[in-house]
Amino acid sequence: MAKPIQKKQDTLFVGSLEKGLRIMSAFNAHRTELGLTELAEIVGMDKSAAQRFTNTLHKTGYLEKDPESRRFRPSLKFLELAAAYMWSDPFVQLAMPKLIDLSRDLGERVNAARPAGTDIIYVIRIPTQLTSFAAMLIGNKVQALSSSSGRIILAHMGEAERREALETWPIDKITPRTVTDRSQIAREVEEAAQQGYGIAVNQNIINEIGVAAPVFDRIGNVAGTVQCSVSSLKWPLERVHNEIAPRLMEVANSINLLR
Amino acid sequence: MAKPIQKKQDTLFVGSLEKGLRIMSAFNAHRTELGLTELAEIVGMDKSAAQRFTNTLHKTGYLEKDPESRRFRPSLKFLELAAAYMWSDPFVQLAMPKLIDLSRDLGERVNAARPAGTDIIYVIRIPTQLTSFAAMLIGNKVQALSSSSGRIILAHMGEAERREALETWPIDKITPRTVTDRSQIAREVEEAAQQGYGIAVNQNIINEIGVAAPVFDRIGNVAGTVQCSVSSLKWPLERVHNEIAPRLMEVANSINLLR
DNA sequence: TTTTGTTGTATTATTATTTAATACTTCTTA
DNA sequence: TAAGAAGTATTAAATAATAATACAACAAAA
Repeated sequence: MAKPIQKKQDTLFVGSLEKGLRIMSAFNAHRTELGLTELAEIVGMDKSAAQRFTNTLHKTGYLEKDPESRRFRPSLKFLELAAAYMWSDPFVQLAMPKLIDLSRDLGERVNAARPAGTDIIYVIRIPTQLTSFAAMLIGNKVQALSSSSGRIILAHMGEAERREALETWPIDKITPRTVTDRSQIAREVEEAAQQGYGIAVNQNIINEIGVAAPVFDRIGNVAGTVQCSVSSLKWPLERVHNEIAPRLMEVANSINLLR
Repeated sequence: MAKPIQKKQDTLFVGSLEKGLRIMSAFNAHRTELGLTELAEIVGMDKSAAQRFTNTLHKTGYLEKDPESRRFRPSLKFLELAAAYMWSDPFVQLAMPKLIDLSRDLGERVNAARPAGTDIIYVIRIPTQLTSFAAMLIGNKVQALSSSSGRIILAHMGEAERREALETWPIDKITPRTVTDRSQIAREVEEAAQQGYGIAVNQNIINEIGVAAPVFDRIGNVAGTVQCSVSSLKWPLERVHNEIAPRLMEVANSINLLR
């Protein structure tokens, strides 16, 4: 406790910045508003440190502070950073107009996602139907193994990498129907590989079917996915395969990431 | 140059964090990818400093680095921060489902925005039609005086504050039709005050009409707006007033920010 | 109301961490 | 092929961050 576990023997590493970022990323779906002591515990700092970093983030406008409760929450500057990301991502730029068209054609929720470690992160969402708030959020993470996008991403990995992922990546049970049997998921991925698109039924929301087609970068990796989420009450699986999947593939293929 | 202009005689202020944030916010619509030297110039640091901060941001995963060009760009972590903001903002949570419904009813682009200094920032976008990329972006800023949202926000300010805003807030000419005459904008704001909603025609995109209705917080300030953007080629101004504005007001009024 | 505990704020001596100068390497382009 | 620009690595110096502690404000309980 007295000694830091291991020094970052890197003179180019600014520890203070990393700690500040840790404070920022302490906020999430379940931690929307945090007090000083609470925050200190979460990020593993003493109160003094948390105090200095929250103070700095507040002064610079990244954290709002409720004068009553003296608790902190993210400010709109968090969103400005998101816009900066969007401008920098060619996949987002290319996919956006095509997804809007697709959404109009299908009348269903259409999304784009990108791989991020063991998760996928949604980068575009075109909500047309009411669903959970999480399902409308840009920047939302979902575990890869339980999502249509994740499954088609795995399907295009190298053999070793895929095995590794199938064996070690996390699978939390999100709905009662979330598949946690890894060999079952392996079969789903295999099927995705053959079909050319991924499917996930009841994995994150019950009565929801997700379909995802891959977009490749110039070296043949899956750079992202074009995805559609529909209600299984409205869409029998048959029709999803016949009507939605081909459209998604078409759109995905039309997105060429030159660089 | 040798001496910093004024020291931050605040022992609770962590300068290193602030500098790191400056690097992050150097990225925007026009600066999507930056090299070390370039970045150093933009944020006003020497190369050494920029080197240490970019290195830290890279190691912590906030900046991607192209191994070829050695240039930096924002990573998906920027988007995760956005999701954290969304969860923390009750206005977003309440408005989201209502805007989706509204979007389906109108079949037009519906948005929500929040005031941010002399700008407004879009926090929700439901794109249904193709437009400029910027008009689909969450986190995008628009100068208040040229937007329907900004105008209805001004309309509900105190007298002194409004005058100040009308006299000093920036007005860049975005389109050839952007109104830069401040007394003209004052009239638009006056009209917004009487109607209960703001209008902006051709201000940010030509052939675009924006309409915005206010959502109030518990102390009567405009916490945000519910907004709709339509093509003036499709919607005569008359119909915007008669058909869209009332629907927006209705939705805005149904959003009650308890806290 | 008083007491007790919890959370947030302010101050300061100590020193670890950041800093900026400089030299080195790699890449670009003329 | 050479010159210039951009990125990388190293280091000595001291600034700026640290963490301990005391103080204040608030909330809950007696």
